[in-house]
Amino acid sequence: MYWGGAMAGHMGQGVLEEEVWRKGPWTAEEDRLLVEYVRLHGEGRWNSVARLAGLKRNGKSCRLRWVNYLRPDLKRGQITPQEESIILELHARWGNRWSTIARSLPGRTDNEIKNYWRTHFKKKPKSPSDAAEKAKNRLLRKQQFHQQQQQQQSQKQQQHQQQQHEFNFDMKGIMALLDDNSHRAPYISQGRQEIVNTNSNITEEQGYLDTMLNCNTSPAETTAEDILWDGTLWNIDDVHANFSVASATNKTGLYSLVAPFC
DNA sequence: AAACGATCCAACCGCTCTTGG
DNA sequence: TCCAAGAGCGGTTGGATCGTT
Repeated sequence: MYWGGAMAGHMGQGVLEEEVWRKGPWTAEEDRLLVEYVRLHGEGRWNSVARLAGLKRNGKSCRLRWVNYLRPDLKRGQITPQEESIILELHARWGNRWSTIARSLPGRTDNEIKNYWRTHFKKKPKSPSDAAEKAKNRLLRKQQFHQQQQQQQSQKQQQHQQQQHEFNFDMKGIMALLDDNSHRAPYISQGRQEIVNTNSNITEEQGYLDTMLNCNTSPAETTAEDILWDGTLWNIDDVHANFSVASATNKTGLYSLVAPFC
């Protein structure tokens, strides 16, 4: 085995030497070693992977590299409007539970979603007009991007429609997930960092959907989300105003889904 | 063309949770 | 039951790139 020497050098118990782990950007060779190892032995036991593959990287670094970058099932490219809608909705539901959100977006990593959220929704805009303007511009750019893609893939139009269908199906699945007690999590409000009593008269689902729509919700339940949503582009009124320029998929994603609950 | 700010994204850090002995 | 190691998660950082002025 080519890693035998490295293995022997590390197998002794105790601290023979202070491990000096490599840090910083991964090289192509390191990637190759990691991919090769996982291909042969599978995921897991990351501290061993680091040693057995002959990498001077600690286990955490190896796992992170694999999960966020090397995994073959990763989906590359821009977050789609559909995915954005899902992220928004699930974040409203679960807060910063990125890994949980990521499970509803196959091929996307928690890190990716987290970065996307921080970039687009975390910061408070300087003013509401700025926010509206930026939202409009961003959505326009996105729309243009997707129009280009659709033109390039005109022959795949049917497939696109299939994707729309699948998206709607996904959303049904998500809503089903929300109904599933086994997946319930405490309703964590970012602003207050407190857990709302799940035994309150208003169910979590109702609270979630009400928050989504800014309707039929008492101030007590909306405070945290108001802080969050009022500070971003995604106050539902803004959504209504700005989505006149947004893609139809976004509209269906948000409105067709939640309208029946209002 | 240069400066500056915004955005993107890979990677690290510290903490918590899980699991096995 | 306790403890240590491994694994996973969320927060944060810093460099690269892009867009605007």
